[in-house]
Parts: sequence; C-alpha cells; structure tokens
Amino acid sequence: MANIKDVARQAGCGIATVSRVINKSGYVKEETRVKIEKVINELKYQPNEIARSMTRQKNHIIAFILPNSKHLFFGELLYHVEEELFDYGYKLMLCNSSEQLEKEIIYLDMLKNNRVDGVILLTNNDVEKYLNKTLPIVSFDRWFQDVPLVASDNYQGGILAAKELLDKGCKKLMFIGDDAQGDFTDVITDVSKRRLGFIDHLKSQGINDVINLEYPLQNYFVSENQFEHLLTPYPDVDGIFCISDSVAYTIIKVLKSKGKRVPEDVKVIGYDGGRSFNNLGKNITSISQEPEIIAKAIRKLLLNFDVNNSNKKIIVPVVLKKGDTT
Amino acid sequence: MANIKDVARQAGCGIATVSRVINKSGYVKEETRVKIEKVINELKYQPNEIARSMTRQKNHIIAFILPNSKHLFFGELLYHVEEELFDYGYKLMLCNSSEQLEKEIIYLDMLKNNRVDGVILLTNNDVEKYLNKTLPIVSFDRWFQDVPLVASDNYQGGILAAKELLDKGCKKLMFIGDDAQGDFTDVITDVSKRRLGFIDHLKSQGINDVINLEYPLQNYFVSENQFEHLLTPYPDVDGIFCISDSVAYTIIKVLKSKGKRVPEDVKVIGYDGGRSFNNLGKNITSISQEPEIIAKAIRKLLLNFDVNNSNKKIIVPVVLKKGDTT
DNA sequence: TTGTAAGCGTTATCAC
DNA sequence: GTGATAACGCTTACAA
Repeated sequence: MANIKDVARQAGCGIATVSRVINKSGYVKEETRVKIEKVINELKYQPNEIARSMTRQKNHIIAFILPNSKHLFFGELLYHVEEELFDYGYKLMLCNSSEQLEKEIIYLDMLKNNRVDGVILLTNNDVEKYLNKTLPIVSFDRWFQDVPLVASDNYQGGILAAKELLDKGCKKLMFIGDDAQGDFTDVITDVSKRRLGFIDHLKSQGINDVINLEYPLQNYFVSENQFEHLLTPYPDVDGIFCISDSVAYTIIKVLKSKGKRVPEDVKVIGYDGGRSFNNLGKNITSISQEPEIIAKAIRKLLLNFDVNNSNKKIIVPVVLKKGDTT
Repeated sequence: MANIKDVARQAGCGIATVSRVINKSGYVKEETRVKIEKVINELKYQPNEIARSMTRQKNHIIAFILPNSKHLFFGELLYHVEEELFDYGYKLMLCNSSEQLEKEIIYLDMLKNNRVDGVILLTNNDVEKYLNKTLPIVSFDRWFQDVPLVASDNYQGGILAAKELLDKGCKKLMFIGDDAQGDFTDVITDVSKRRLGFIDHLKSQGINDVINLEYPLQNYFVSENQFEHLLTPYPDVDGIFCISDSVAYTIIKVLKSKGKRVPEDVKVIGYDGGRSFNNLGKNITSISQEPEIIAKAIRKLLLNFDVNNSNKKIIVPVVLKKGDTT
C-alpha cells in the first residue's frame, strides 16, 4: 500500500507538500497540487488513519457504553447515534456492559488507552469515580457530576401518563419501576422523574394515594413471577404507569394471568414509544421519546465538548402515543 | 499521561526492557521486572494503544457492517458478537449500512485505511468487487467468492418448516420471501436455501404445487399493503412459511385483516426464533437460529483467518420453536 | 511556496 | 539480560 513518501517521490516533491494537499492546509501552488493529485490517483494512495491518529493522539472514534443492543430502544438509539456520528466523520465503537459495573470500568480504562475522541454513557451503575474528566463524556438519562446530560423530558412524560389515566377514568393508580429512588442505589437517574411527574400531577388533582412501587435494578429483564408478587396486594388498581414498555408488557401478561382485562379492567401505560411491543396483539399506550432526536443531541454535546462547561443538559420532548391499553 | 520513556527513566533502564515487561516477551531479570512494575504502578502507566497499533499496523478492532441494529435479530447478533470479541481482546466498530451499497463501499474503504483487524459483513448487496482480499472478512448468510461464510442451516430450516405444516394438516402451502432468487439481484444468499429446503421436502412428499412468492429486497421493512396484494390471488392457502419472523408478523396481520384466523384457518411459520414477536398476543412458530452460536462461529473464522483457506464455512444448527401460529 | 526534520509512543532488531 | 536505535506513516514547525 502506497504511503505518503511514495507519493512525494513520484511527484518529485517533499512529503510536507503532499500532506498539505491531502489536508487542504497551507499554501500549495496550483501546478504542484494538480501534479500531486494525479500521483495520488495513480498510486491509489489513501492516508493511513493510524498514523494520523498517532500525531493527533485521537482516533476519530466515539465509544458508546450501553447495557446491550438487544432491547429495541437501545438498538434504535445505537442506530441513530451511529448514523449521526458517521455524518460528522466519526466512527462508533460498541461497548456492551451487560449492566455490569466491572465491565464498564474495564471499558472506561481501555477507551482512555485507545484515545477515543469521546464516550457516550448509558448506565445505572455508579461509575462516577471512574470517569476520566479529561475525556469528553455525555451521559444519557443518568446524572453524574460535571458530565453533560441528554434525557427525554421524563417529568413531562409522567404528567402525560397521569393525565391520560385520569382522562380514561382510572381511580386507583400505581407507578412501578426500577428507577433507582435511593432505596437500591445512589445514582441519580433522570428517569426517576417519570415517577415524580406522575405523582406530582396526581397530587395537583387531589389524588394522594398513588401506589408507588419500586423493585431493584435487574439488567432490564424482569420476570412475571416478580411482578405477580408485587401486584398481589393491590387487586383494586385500575391504572398503571410503568417505567418502560418492557415492564408494561410484562405487567399486562401478569394482569391477564390474574384474569384482568386490559384496558377494560386495568389501563396500562409504558415508556419508550411502544414500538417494541406493537406486535401480534395490542399496541401499548406509551410515552414516546425519539431516538433520532436524542442521537442528535448527544452528538451535539459530545462534539462541542468543553471542559469548562460540562454541566450542559439537553432535554428532548416526549408525547403520549395512544395504543390499545388505555 | 506517563509514557514508556518516563517509566524507563524512573526505573533507570531502557525502554526496550520496559516493553519486554509490559508484553511479557523476552528475558528480564526478576529484579528489574519487579522494579519496573513498581514504577508502572506509581506512574499509573498504561501503554498507548495508538502507538501499539502504529507498529502492528493493526488496531485490534473488528468492524461489523450490517443493515441496522434496530431489528431484534441484528441487535442480538451484535450483542453476542461484541461479547465474543471482547473475550478475545478485540473491540467492535459498528457500521450501519442501512442496506445501501454506497455506504458499504465507503465503509469498506474507510476500514482499510483504519487498519482494522477484520470485517464482518452482513449484506444483500453485491459488494464482491469492493472486497479487499488482504483484509480478513467473514460473511454471514451471503456467499461471496473466497470469503469465509457463517450461516444457519437454512436448508434444514426449510425442511423443518415443511414438516411442521404437513404435521398440522396443511394442504395448500406457500413460501414467501425476499431471498434474492436471481430475479432481483445477483448475490447468492444462503438464506434462499430456506425456500429450497421447504420446496424440496414437500416435493419428496409428493407435493408439487407450492406457491412460491418472491418480492424485491426492501431494507427489511415491508408494508402490509404490499403483502395484501401478494396474497390476494391465493385465498385457499392454509400454510405459509415466511423468510423471517418480521415477514411472518406482517403476514399474520394481513391475514387477520382478511378475516382469516391464525392458526385455525392458516398456519404461519417464521424464521429467526420468534423472540422479536412474542409479545402481547401470540408467539410465532419459528425456525430458531442462536445468535450466540453464530457469534462464536464468526469469531472463530475471523480470528483464525487464513488467505489460503478462505472458503471455509460454518453452518450452525436450527430447531423449530413451536409457538401459537401453527 | 516548498522541503527538512522533529516529534507522536510503541515494538523489534541487534549489538554488547 | 539489556539498551540504543531504527522503523511505523503521518503532521507541523521552522528554515529556506
């Protein structure tokens, strides 16, 4: 494979001039430029990106640390993030953490040694003390000290869900989620505002007896058994707002197994847009966040990263998408 | 950030010795080794991977070119491939092609310049002439000249589907897919063996009037309208084998809209394992391929790549997973 | 406007 | 066992 020296030799000039041509930097006489471009084509020369990274000490790669790519919302987000970065000349390195703190730590370390240009972080773990403050990092949905944040308007999502359930005449309401309200972890997740918005709005309407359920973080996979157990004490609930579509889906199955009809007996709302579960049966009514818009926000924060202004936030809007479960 | 020179200076030795210690290569006196390791810890030294890549002219990164990460099966495959590579010390670069040949070509070029260690290719496009034969490549489900292949046992999958439909008493059978049988593309996809296995088995049972439908490649997203149109001429079909779960799902919706009951009136089988569509309603009966096993096969072929033996194949087994649609 | 040369941080060769 | 030193292929002063 031809290198910059070959081009210089063939074109009868110095390598610096070739470099100037490739990078369109500095002055080059039109005549030499043409000559060099000709040689570049003949030799099919293309600059070695590793060598370029060597001088920059950056490799134009952005790493995305996330639990997995198996859940639809993550897969979607991943897709749009990659597209967005591609448009800006960056490549994406995928780092599945499987929600394990240890793996996140290993990755964070590795990424530093690899001199990636930045990291996107999506986690429920308390990685705060492992974050290298020199490396540009953007977090999604979880708040860390001095780390820029992108989140959907979780609070508003909670309000929208509350309104919908009230509209549909629900009397006995419940919130259920693993959104890390201090009982089980110290990480501050923006996601917990779904719960807050929900409860606050109901309070504002004079409803104070919301059943407020929390269960431990579970790597996003929850069993029916677990929910069965949680729901049993509340047979008269008729409206449930779930932290995610995935939870809503499981809850609906549990309700069915208990002989409840959805939405006739109990109305259920999820979060994420319902796209993952609009399949053979019902569509879930869901608070929808747009992965494409989130991806753009992340890219914006990451590529304009500034150490002195690292507490920026972008909150992306949400809407209620009516399905068949309310 | 400390570099190898700092360590050498601090330890009072040459950088070559430090290098030997880091890489556990060559002889180093126990005493010096201990001394150097001590300094490494003190300075929190970690080798710069870009510099390492510079000498190797390889960066320990494997790229995965695939249509997208939004479809569950792709998301799953991606997840397991990343895990598998991680275990072997490689990182994964995600390259969404959105099924566009142009984007695949750009990526192939880019990856060459980035000196990735290898590429995993999942495409329906005819990229054959853009494949750099010096770069280790493994293809999934599509056959290219001199490119190692991993595929599920598509032919066997077809047979299993045929058997199941016959077992369940179907009389009028149909195959439907975009599996590139020459009418619309030149790429040879292993996937088309699903069709072959299905039809061959039925023939062996004396059934020769299988309705054999093909439609153009569609970036994996197909509309109900399209299928509605395709199915209309065949109102008496009572057993359909679909190229994928995604297609099966849409077909089922179309059948329902036509007033057919599944599985009472028509039985439907998908391909991929049914995991994507086991949601609020029925589970799809499906031929299941295990992404985890596929990931291992890909890793094996890729990391043991040998130019002189580039026509290796690994066929991974499939099973029929009974759902509610047959 | 152009060329020389000094990095960038490793690994690997080759004397000692 | 160990240490100079030459690659690896580029960018970027600095000099001309």
